[in-house]
Amino acid sequence: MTSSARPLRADAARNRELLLAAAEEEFAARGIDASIADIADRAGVAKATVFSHFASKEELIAAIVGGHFAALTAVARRLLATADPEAALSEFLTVAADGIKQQDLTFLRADDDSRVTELRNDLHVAVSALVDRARAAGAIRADITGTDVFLLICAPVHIAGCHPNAHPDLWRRYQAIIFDGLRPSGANPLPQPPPSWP
Amino acid sequence: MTSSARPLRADAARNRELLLAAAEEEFAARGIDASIADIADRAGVAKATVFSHFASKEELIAAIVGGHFAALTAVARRLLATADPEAALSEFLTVAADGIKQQDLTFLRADDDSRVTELRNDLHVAVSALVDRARAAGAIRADITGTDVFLLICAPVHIAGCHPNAHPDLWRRYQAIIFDGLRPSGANPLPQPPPSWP
DNA sequence: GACGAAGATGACCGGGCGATCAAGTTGCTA
DNA sequence: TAGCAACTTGATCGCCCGGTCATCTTCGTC
Repeated sequence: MTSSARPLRADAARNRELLLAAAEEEFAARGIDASIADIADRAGVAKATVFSHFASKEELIAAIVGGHFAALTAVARRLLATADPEAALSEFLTVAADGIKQQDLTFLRADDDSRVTELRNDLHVAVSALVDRARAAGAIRADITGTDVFLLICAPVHIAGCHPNAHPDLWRRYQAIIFDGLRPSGANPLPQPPPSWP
Repeated sequence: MTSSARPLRADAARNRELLLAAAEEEFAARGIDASIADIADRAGVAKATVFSHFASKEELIAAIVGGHFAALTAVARRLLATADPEAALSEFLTVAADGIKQQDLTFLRADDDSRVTELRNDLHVAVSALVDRARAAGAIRADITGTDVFLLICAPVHIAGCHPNAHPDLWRRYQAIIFDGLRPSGANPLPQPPPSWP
């Protein structure tokens, strides 16, 4: 991801990937409070190794979140080149939700100033383009902005997560409901103006 | 709330209310990880006093969450007696979101078996009644259940919370969008069946 | 106003956490 | 294959948290 100046040694590069994967799984399972010790155990390395790759826990989280942002941005840009604007937006929201299903990690911790903010802004731009195109095609109502959709990305997963015994695909139901709310047909005026960004 | 056998001493009752209020504020400000020490400080009592009123942190949280559930249930029941079914449902969602604006505390920690589960089920029943009436009146689409709306309660606040500099009333915008998605006009078939409860 | 019980308090404990560091090990290069 | 830098590691630190307890204070009652 980050093409740093010096190439990483072979074992170090392998451990770094192992750590990122383990951290992703552990954060998905235990939430943001997953301990560095557990992550190191899962990766099969010592705890101190984690801190030799990431200066702090926050930096580790930033690396994961940044990766998510970058991956989603790539998806959005690819979909921008497809034919059907409505299908493209719908597909993006589906891919995003499916990827985020693990944890809301993605959005909550993005407020600390860093490279992550830039990656988040990149995603915001890409999503806005997708939304502008869908709006121009009449697929979504006129008063919906890219920022609106950006904020709505993780809503379906969160909603389904409120259910104590949710089916793994329940979020698709709420995504469909929200998407219906975004469509022009039967749209009522909104009580609040669209949010600015950021 | 809990009409226990022995009446509380005057100072104890006052401290209990002080503690509940302080805990609510502290949890709202710092999230579920707010410390007992900070709560005690805010209430102006010693840390040990907290544990003389609530056996554990979980029990304190349960008391707060239970209070929210009970209050919302009362609101739902009252609205069930009003004239307009659509306005009643809309009003309920507004009141609920406005009250929850502080923290999602309400739903996340309700899975531990206790009296809270019962209060949550009471709320579920009351909301379902409100939804059934709105559906019968044609205000919402036929494939939406009480459980759906129950899960959707805290969505608007969560969505607005993803914005780094959100206007305090931004959640109203997303509530309106979601409510439009619940309306019969322009409804598309849902990809997933409604969830059972619980 | 005196007395007993209900309650409040500060000191304290055990544990888990993020983070550090000197010492040991391993991969790369010449 | 020798040597060095890059990397890993176990031990350890300081901190904060939830929770406990003996002791002291305060409320309610006669």
